[in-house]
Amino acid sequence: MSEETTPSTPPDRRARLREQTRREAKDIALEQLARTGPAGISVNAIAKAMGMTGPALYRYFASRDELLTALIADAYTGLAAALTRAAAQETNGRTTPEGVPESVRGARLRGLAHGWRGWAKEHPERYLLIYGTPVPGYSAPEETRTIAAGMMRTTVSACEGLGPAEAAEHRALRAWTRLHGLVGLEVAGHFDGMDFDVDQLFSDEVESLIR
Amino acid sequence: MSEETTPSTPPDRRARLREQTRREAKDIALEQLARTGPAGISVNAIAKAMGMTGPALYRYFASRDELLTALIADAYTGLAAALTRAAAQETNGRTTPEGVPESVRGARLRGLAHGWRGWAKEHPERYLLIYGTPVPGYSAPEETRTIAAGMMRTTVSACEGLGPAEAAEHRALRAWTRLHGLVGLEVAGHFDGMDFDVDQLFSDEVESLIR
DNA sequence: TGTACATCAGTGAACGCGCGTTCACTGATGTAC
DNA sequence: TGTACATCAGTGAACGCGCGTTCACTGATGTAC
Repeated sequence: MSEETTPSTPPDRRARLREQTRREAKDIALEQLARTGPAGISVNAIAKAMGMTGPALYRYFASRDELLTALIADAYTGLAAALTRAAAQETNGRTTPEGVPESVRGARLRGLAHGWRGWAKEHPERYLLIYGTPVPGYSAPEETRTIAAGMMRTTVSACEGLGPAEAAEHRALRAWTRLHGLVGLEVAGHFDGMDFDVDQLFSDEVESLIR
Repeated sequence: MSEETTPSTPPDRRARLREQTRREAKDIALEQLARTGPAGISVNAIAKAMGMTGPALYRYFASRDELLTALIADAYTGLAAALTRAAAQETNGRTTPEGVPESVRGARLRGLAHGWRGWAKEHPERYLLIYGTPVPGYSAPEETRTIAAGMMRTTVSACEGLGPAEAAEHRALRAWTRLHGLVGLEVAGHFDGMDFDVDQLFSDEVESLIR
């Protein structure tokens, strides 16, 4: 997890190495995903990129499917973590267009929104793994459903106390669809070659959610 | 195109049959796409489903890539056509929530919006072919860029005269992202198992674009 | 500290499979006189 | 209308390839006494 806290009871050693190797494999899988698309994720190719032979990877993943599932689950936890973090620390020191200092109205939602977009742009393949074309046959392992629900709760709570008389749930749904609308198109490259200010459009959308 | 207008000069005959076969192949490819994902689109499998052998398809498509490109181009033209049609005939006889008769304010944009969602739900694979995870290596044939630009123009013109003092272009961009946000999530199945009224949310979003 | 045994990581050969694509071919359909 | 020739649609065999996965194996690492 972090530094060498204790030399740690030896039994963990191997487990830790295992986890490291799994991580490496998944990272390479993500690169492959970015370069060749979901179809191009191949056990043999990943192994080769790690400098080992194909069958070796079967010590770490039961099958190609398990690998893919792990990738998806990771993407969900990653995004969820980014959201809670972002919502918690708000938009660190930024100010609203009107000059009003943060941590007043909608600060948490603003933070969440920028966290969302930031994470998506940092990990486009991961984002598309969640919100792109669904891989047929993968009906989202229970785990992801749970995480997705958690993200929804985070969003709802970031929406609380915003509107008068309007349910936070409704606002949260709107936030979800509007954020994804912009971010999804951006990440998939649909804005490429169009000349308009994406940042500006995004800010406007975010403010539209608070107003 | 339509009925037996004339027995038509024989030279076309073959060309027409060819076009029919191409169509059939593409339709089957779309089914395969829906069932097994973009990776599952296989020349051999398509041919088999049509009752012929693999190599026969090479009379109709130079390669698997050309087939895929044709599929994408078709999707774009399909959506573009649906949009212009929908924007033109507005939302046929519907009334706004406030009971104001259509073909007044925002009727064309409302029409376009419902056309958008309608087409997407009717052809989810096609929609995801355009707006889902980009197939790496396919940097959108020039044709699609042109069609995309056309769709944008349709949207802009449906936005004209709506806001005071706000550029129609800006409104159109917002329409694009908001519509895709909702429709993209819906088509990818992210609303499954959540209980809220999608139609309602969509209507709200559409009205938000006009107001 | 040293030895004996169990656990694990990684190899290399092998499997069956479906893929995209080529090629030489047979038959049917259309064209020219 | 009949014959001779060109065009095209579709077949079947064959290619090389990379895939996921299994299996029996070697060698290193850790554990127990």
